[in-house]
Amino acid sequence: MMLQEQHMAERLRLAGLRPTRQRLALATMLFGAGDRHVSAESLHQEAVAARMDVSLATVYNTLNQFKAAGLLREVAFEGDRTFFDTNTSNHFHYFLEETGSLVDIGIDDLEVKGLPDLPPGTEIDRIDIIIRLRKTRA
Amino acid sequence: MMLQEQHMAERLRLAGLRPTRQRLALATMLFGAGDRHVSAESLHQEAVAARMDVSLATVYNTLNQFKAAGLLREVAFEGDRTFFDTNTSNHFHYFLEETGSLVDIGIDDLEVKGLPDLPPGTEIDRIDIIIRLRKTRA
DNA sequence: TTACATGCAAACTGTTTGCAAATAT
DNA sequence: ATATTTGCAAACAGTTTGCATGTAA
Repeated sequence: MMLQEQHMAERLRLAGLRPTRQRLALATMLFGAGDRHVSAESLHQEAVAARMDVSLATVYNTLNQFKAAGLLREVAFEGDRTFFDTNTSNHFHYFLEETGSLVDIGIDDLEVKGLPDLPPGTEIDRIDIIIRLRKTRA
Repeated sequence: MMLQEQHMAERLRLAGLRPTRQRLALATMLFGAGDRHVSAESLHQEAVAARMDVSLATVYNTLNQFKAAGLLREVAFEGDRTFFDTNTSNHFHYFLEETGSLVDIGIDDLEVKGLPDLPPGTEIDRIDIIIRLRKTRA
């Protein structure tokens, strides 16, 4: 077992998840490199392409378990597919309409001002911002 | 035919939509009072409760036609239901997690600052902001 | 009278689930 | 040894679509 996988196994164990072959493989794909935005379908295809044997149902279940464990965040999104983000810190997104892909915006860059009073008895859980970008038309 | 319905018929005609009985009924429910946030299911139930004869498929089709005509906006949203907003002007939303409902925030109240440079060749189509509120815990 | 809209049911897509076989501890 | 996880297929929810019937212009 590679060093990275040992680390990943530890991380899963800490999250209360048994480091099974499938979960290790998916976790390595997800968290091995930089921040990623995936759908269940796209991650499954990637796994299949890498000859890792994982069923689509397991990908769904795993993504939801990772989300419940706080390893992933679901991105608020209009449309038919659910996207998961490996960056769980407070940050926002560009959505490139042309390609249908998401790009992170660091929270340091962005500031929201002038929030009106919240309804009584409520507090902010989090703020989702999606800036939809289209191609500049000539 | 009531005055309001004549006005509604005109509005539909201007949008290139024939003012049929069903479309008039739905348009009146949607645009008759203040701003609203509906799902296909909720609007259909409302119509049924008001003894207006509309099929769920027609509600879906009508909502999509209204959206295409610019009479409605779809709200970016994580989850299984699609929400439509009768307020098509630039504005944002509170999402009350407790009740699953949306509340408008006027754009005048809110300001986004420090937007980093856009990827080249792109421009902002629009900005979706959802502020998720939870009940203050005691 | 002709093109468009509706309703129904069937199709479709993304997602979840029940259960038997496989695996981690 | 025991509880958990997996894969598959079937179930499911929300949404769209084909087609015969109804309706607006």
